[in-house]
Amino acid sequence: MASPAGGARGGVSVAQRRGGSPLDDDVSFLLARANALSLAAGNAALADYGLRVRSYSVLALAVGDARPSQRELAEFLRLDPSQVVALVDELQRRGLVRREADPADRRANVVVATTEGEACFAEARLAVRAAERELHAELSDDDHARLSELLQRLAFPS
Amino acid sequence: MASPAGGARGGVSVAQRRGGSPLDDDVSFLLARANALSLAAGNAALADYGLRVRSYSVLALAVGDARPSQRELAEFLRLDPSQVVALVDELQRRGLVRREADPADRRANVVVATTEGEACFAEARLAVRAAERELHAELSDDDHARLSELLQRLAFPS
DNA sequence: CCACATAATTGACATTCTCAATGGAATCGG
DNA sequence: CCGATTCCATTGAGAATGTCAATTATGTGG
Repeated sequence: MASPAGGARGGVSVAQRRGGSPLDDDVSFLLARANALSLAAGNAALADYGLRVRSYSVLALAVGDARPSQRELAEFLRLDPSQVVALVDELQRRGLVRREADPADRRANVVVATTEGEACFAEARLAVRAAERELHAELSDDDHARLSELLQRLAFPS
Repeated sequence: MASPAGGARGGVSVAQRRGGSPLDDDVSFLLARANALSLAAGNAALADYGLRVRSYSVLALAVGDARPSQRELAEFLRLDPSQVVALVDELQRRGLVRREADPADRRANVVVATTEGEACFAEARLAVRAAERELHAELSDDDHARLSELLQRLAFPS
């Protein structure tokens, strides 16, 4: 696959001869491509646990003491509230999270992981971390930290 | 909208109290969120030109002398070949690109921008760049260059 | 109490992702 | 040259995701 048939140019790929392509240093494009790779790897790693990146993210936030409402989950994960309904429905159906009425606001549901959900997440997390390490093998620890810091500023503009 | 009612905790958002959340320093998650923001801004900026980030990317690669085949476009943009068919169909219908038979491989179509396509891209590009600058206002030029370099390594692993 | 904003939910619809199958063309091994 | 295999573009189907409007119950401010 590294050397396609596509003869005329002697197997030189677009990526290699993208000299004047306007997408070259386009952060948006690089973001999209890196995200696509990351998403694919993540979903593959999570398949064994019956999770996808989406449901894993919800579960991750339900673990711990943040006790997010569905609206907060939607905002944090950049999802439409209606998508959160479906994700929580599914996780709840599987017994991994439960909805608790927010005592301070009876409109809101707080999403909390069950004991089983915490256990599932702990396992899944290992798989995700391993996949991520492999995907980021090119980056040193320093690079990784720098990237994380820069992305944080992009992902959570003040 | 910036200050939700969400009462009990005094307007403290999940993002602010995500102390122990396992997604905190998760590059994959940050990548997804930053990409979602970037995608939304890009599509908004391109709406005036009847383009979306997807079609804009294809057009960008069709401009210039790379002369990519559809398969190469798919690989570069991380799309399924069947998606490229639809994207090129649409751009071709609007007269922005054309398919040319690759003289070296009669199976392959090379996608090239028309004069009109080049003009449309030139305008659209300005809008995209402006939106991107605004979105990345938090980053200095150095930060931007560093981020670009790091993402390049993630997006195009060797 | 009233007018208005908000949280979760439902439903509809468009876009995107992923996969399998097909026809025409190239490549490789004999 | 021939057959087997691989590859490109295309079609079609089904799942996942994104976006939007409307509804119900609840909170907030006047």
